[in-house]
Amino acid sequence: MSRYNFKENERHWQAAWETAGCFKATEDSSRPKYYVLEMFPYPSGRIHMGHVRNYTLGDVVARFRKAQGFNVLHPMGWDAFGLPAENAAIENKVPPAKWTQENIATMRRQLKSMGLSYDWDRELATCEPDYYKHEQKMFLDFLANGLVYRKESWVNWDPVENTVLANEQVIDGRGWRSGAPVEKRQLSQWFLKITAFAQDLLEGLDGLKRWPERVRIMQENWIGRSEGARIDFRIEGRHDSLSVYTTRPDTLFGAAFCAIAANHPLAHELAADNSGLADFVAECNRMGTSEAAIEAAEKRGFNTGLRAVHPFDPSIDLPVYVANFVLMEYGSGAIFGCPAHDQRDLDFANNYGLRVQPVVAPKDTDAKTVTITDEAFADDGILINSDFLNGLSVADAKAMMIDRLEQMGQGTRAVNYRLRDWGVSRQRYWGCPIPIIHCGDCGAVPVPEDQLPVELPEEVSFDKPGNPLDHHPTWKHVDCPACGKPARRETDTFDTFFESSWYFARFCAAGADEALPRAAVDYWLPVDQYIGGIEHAVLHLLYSRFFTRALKVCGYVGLDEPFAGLMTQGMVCHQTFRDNSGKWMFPGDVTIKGGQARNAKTGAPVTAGRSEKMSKSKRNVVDPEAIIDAYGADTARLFTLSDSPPDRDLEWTDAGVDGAWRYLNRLWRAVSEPNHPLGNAGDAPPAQLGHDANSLIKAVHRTIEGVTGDLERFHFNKAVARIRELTNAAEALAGDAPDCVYARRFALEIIARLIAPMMPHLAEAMWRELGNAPQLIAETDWPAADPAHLVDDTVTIAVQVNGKLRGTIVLPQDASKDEAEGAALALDKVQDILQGGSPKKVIVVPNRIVNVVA
RNA sequence: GCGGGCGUGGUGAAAUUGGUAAACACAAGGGACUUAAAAUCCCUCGGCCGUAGAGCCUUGCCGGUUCAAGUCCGGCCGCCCGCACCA
Repeated sequence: MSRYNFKENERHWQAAWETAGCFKATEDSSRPKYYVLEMFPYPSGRIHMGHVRNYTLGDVVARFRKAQGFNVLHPMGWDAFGLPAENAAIENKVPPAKWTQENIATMRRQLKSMGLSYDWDRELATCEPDYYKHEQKMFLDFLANGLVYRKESWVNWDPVENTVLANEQVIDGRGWRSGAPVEKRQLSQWFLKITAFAQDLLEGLDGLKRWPERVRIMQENWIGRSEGARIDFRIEGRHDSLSVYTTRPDTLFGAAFCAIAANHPLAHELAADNSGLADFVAECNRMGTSEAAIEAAEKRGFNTGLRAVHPFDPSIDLPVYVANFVLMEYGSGAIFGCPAHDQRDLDFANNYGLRVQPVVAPKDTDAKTVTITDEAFADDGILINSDFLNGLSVADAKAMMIDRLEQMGQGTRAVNYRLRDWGVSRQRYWGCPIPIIHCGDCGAVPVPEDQLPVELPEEVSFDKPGNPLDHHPTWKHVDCPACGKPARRETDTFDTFFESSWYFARFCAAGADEALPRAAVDYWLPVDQYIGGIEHAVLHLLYSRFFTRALKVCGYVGLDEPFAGLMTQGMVCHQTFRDNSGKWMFPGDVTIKGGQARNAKTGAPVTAGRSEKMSKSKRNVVDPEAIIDAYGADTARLFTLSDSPPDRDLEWTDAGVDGAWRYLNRLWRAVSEPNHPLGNAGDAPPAQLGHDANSLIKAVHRTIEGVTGDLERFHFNKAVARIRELTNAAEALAGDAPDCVYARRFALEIIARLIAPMMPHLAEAMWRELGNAPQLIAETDWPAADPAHLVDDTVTIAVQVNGKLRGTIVLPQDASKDEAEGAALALDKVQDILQGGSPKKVIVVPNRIVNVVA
């Protein structure tokens, strides 16, 4: 009994595909195109199981679509800028560029060992000037088109990474990578006007039918559209007015105060002459933004002494506070507080003894009895104590209030978004330089096009903390392109999400002189199927949608939505182990015998914990290269596909890998050492087919049909199950008669072709063993099911009595209702239950079920 | 708090529009082959009723609709994820 030699086969077939140029993509308007893309990796050093899963999923789609006749584009590249390279430089004294290039070389080799069907000619790395020079130009085009601005603003500062973070990169008040609590700092930053597309980005989600609903909802929430009103309050003794945003203009008669954010311009103005207020503002800025800090923080305010004038009832006293719970970044940074109908306002009012006047009564409640104590009433109801609004519903009252305010010129209908502009400046070295020169006279001057790219200097020092570009002795000193006087280069670099916001478009013509040649981009885009982790639901995926729109404005592309289809894959998990000192242990250092986990070397007992996402910190990782060395790429690929649906978490187990390995060898033996003869390639079908051979052939066609549907819907685990089922059926067919020989060969050839997207090397080996060399499966069309074989002559029908299964009957396909009823009633069991009586009712669903109601 | 998802054997999971629950595997147990082991092959494998049957129960829990509910509706319970002082 021989084992499949995966090492030799995988090397051989990878070379064969390369020689044949199977995966080279070229534009061809005569064929439908299909662009499959997996989120490109950061070259961190080595691939992990998450990569293996991601790229296997993409490869199945790519190979399947290619076999179906699509002109497939399936590229791979490197998201190569980022902080880890700088950290490596600091720790190991390796230049970031060298570190990155070495990692890319390792990971490229690892990916190639997986047998992925990439067009490697299109490989790109975002840290190459040939790549980032184009985005410097894009940035300048955005600037020229009013999509970029520079602003001094309060920003999220990550004290560990020593850089600014975008709002999307702050998770629960902490840096998305460092995990350090984010601080507020005031800095001059470049912003991309993503908010200009807020409504368009929101509406565009409706068209993304092949995106997971979950992701669409997350983006919808992130954009956070709300409808309400902007209301201007006159302030006693001042000429300017205070503009507030509210979603509840209906509650205006219940107003008890106005409050502004600590960073509101009015607060700064007043704080200049008021040290108490200045202290309060400073305290607010120190306050943490994490969930815990917010929950612990009391609703506090500082009474400015100003009075706002109620637009309809001057007798309502509205003191103006600076309050710690009002955000400058949302709405206008100012609110009116209605304590009866907003919990925060109520907490605040209770702290400061402000009036609590209910203006909305719950339906079916006597208006006189409505009292508010500790819990604000925020639901729908009927307006009370509100002059011209009394008796209206909340919705009607909102509309009427806004109409009245507009008539008076004291307010307008307003839509507000939670989304804020994307700050792209990062105070780091290993990123794309922002192509701007700061001149004392001319301000921020774009680097002239003929001086692009602004390349990163290679000789930099990481001895000092902070940005090496800023410390560089010469790099930043240049003359102003406008006036020629000494000036200073921008030393910030782009957020690395800038690079990943357009790489998918660059793949259409990687290496071209032009950034995005329109013919190629128009042919290949949008990406038909994008595959990656859910963690980018509102990061990369939102930025890319915006970026594509901005590129369209500048004439680079002709479409809005870059990704027509999206699949988000689940995590790869593994059991965790700790030794008796509580230290995490690698699975490879643990053996399990008789249910007891032990240290493989010392034999000391080990505590087995729950399964969690593979992570270096918990050491519950399995190195893909070790698996590929021991079992081959096909086994690893099959295992990641066969146990769980792609969007669910995958539990990595040694037993599961063994199972995949056993199946692979079983298939190999089925063609290399068959128990029964298999005939020769191209043998004509026998004139007569016996029953067994015929039913195997039918099963083959059913499997083709089923697997094709499964792959189209990404039900890869089901596709594998079906192919295994067919394998079982093929092996069960004994007999050396010509019809059996023919049916077995037919089944095995189809199995090889159906399994090829999952286990491409084995499939080629089987195909050759079956005598089909030199043809490659990679260049063979997807098998088609013959509809004539999909219907059976007979069908098994379930027979129920009162909804409980009592037996089955076998009838000709499409037998009449009467036939089915007669056959069902004739069953002994049915007769026993009826005991000679006649049924009350018989329901017949043709070809499916008969239910006898006794 | 708001939004979304999930709950099926010992485990991962299947179950087109409501129509034979548990396909396909993993693990476990038993057997064959073997001097032995590995590999391979075969059998059993949701639960209960002592053996047994036209048996009963079973898709988180309770109820409803229906000839028929894992699937639809209402109400609970539990777990997971996203957002969160967003006015």
